[in-house]
Amino acid sequence: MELHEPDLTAVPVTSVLAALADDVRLQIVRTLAEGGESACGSFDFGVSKATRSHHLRVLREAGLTRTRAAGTSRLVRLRRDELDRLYPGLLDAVLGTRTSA
Amino acid sequence: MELHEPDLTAVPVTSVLAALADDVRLQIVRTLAEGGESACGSFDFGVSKATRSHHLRVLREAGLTRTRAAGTSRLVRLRRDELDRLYPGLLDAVLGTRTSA
DNA sequence: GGTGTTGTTCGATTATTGTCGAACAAGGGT
DNA sequence: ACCCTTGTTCGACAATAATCGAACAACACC
Repeated sequence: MELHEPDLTAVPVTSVLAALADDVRLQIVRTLAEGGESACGSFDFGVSKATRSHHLRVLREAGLTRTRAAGTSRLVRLRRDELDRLYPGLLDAVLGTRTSA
Repeated sequence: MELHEPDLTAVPVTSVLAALADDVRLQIVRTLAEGGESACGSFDFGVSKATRSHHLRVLREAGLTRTRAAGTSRLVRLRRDELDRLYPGLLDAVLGTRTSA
């Protein structure tokens, strides 16, 4: 299985923003920012596992997360350092906000 | 004509991000950030005026811009202060990047 | 080998969004 | 009054994207 984790500098800004511009994905990112590495299954935000898998793929392909296998699970983590380096202040600005206002 | 310029705190973060997650709109925002108040017609990024009008509406309704009439033109400006107050670092992070990499 | 758990992939469906031309509205000249 | 410029609005259409269930793959464990 190829993980397709792009070089962040090769991802258009608009793709990064689009990846963040969705409620489910933003909640995933929020969870990762607070809780660190988490299993895919731990993100239960009222969508099916197919949909969840889809959102995790969008995040990964936008360069926001990295994924590694761990037994039958997969652990996902935020690429915080890289993101902060390339877009300083972005994550802080986006995450420092209430869930949906 | 009602301008529909919402209170920024009433706009979901995802809507702000979605408004920025488009090439044409990002170019408009970039232009406004550098050039200050500009007429709608000055944004010629290869789309029809109908499309341009649409994008300016999206930006306005996401709370990113304000518009005022000036004769037959309309002048648009970034709501920079408010944006920087509510999402400190967001605009800097997003705009401090090459056009599309 | 069989069973259960965890994810991914494959259509299919639906909703959203970008795009355009054409029609319309509001102003400013002359 | 007439015309030109500047924008907006109205369908319509095409492209994207979100969502789901079902089928599949990989692994662990008994």
